[in-house]
Amino acid sequence: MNESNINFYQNIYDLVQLIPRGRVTTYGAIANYLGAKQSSRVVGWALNQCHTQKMKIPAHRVVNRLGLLSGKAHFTPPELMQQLLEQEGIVVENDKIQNFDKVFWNPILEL
DNA sequence: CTCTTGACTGGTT
DNA sequence: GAACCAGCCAAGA
Repeated sequence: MNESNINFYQNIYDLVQLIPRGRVTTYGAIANYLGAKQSSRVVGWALNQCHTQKMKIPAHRVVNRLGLLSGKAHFTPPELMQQLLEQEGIVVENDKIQNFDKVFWNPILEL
């Protein structure tokens, strides 16, 4: 763990919190924005550890590239992720986000 | 140190 | 569209 690693993790948490309400992004987009597009799995790992963070992380706004709620199983209860998304106006059907291209938020383009 | 696992992605079949 | 494979990297046993 060097400084860049810590910064990388911190950037992930900060960026996730910047996701606008009613929008979502992908692990790859986050990794790409942080200059590590090949490390999308690490983004997933960071979110897996996000519950250990003191800050609130809207991890439900992060899905995989297909718009699938791949991380729903890590929520308590698992249904929470979809509920939060629908609560923000995002249509989810069969664990998959509908109109994904419409709600997708690209940090590289938006920031 | 080695090996496995995983909230991933891109390409191929 | 689904299924499979290969590359990727950090953490834990």
